[in-house]
Amino acid sequence: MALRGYASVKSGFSPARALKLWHDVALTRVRGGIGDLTERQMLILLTIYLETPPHTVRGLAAKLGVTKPVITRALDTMGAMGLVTRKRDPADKRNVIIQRTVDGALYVEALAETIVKHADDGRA
Amino acid sequence: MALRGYASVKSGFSPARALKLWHDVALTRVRGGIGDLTERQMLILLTIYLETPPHTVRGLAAKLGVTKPVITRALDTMGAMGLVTRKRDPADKRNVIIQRTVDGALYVEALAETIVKHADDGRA
DNA sequence: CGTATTAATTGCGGCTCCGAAACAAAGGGG
DNA sequence: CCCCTTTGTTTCGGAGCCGCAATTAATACG
Repeated sequence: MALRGYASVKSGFSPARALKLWHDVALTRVRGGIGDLTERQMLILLTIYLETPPHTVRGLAAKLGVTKPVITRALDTMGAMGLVTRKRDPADKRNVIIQRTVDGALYVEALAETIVKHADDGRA
Repeated sequence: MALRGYASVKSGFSPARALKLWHDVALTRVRGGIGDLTERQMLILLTIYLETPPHTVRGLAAKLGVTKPVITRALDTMGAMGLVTRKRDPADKRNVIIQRTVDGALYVEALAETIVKHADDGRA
């Protein structure tokens, strides 16, 4: 089979191609000076934009396995960048609801495009 | 045909799946406490392990679009982690040759496995 | 009511990173 | 041999993130 067990299994994604994808996307982001977000912050942002609302500080902290201050400060930073917004829950004013923004959606969409584009590279 | 333009084109990689992949990998790394490397550092490490040697500080800085101190410091950090090694070029002692290590190879390999594993998730 | 519990934020000390510039070491040319 | 260029490192000042612990605000409950 000469395929070494990859490329024909499920995803057609060999380790070598996976690493090249990671490298290419990182290169695009670093060269573009878009690398402002920590891996944690990126994780938080993606969770907000991928999973179904509502999102709270407590919920995100538990789901991602980090402490609450990490979430709070990440929201500060990303809020200043315009990527997310905070709102107090009217029902229970202790809770903070994290909301998406247009700029945040654009940011996430741009990341997705970068990934897809490089995932196609070197493909037939 | 009902595939919405994706999934059958080149990579079978829709934007949604690309984002989920990024999210899942980041989650694995953050939860595992392996998120020690900056995006820049990760880029440097992958370049060292993917592109053909020899690698120099100057070469990496030019290729990745960052300043030389960034490379020097990243090598300090990753050197302390045992992921790379430095050696002076015997031919031209101004140059520093960056070399791979067993631990570095294992680290990169583990990342590749994580990516491939999550790329397969949700796949048929 | 008054106290305990829960949610989120903030203060503090420590660590790392960054960019620009200064610095040391090595090579090349006249 | 001296000077200029190249390579990499270090210094300096500034900024950000982290974890832990204390704090503020709101709710639940006896």
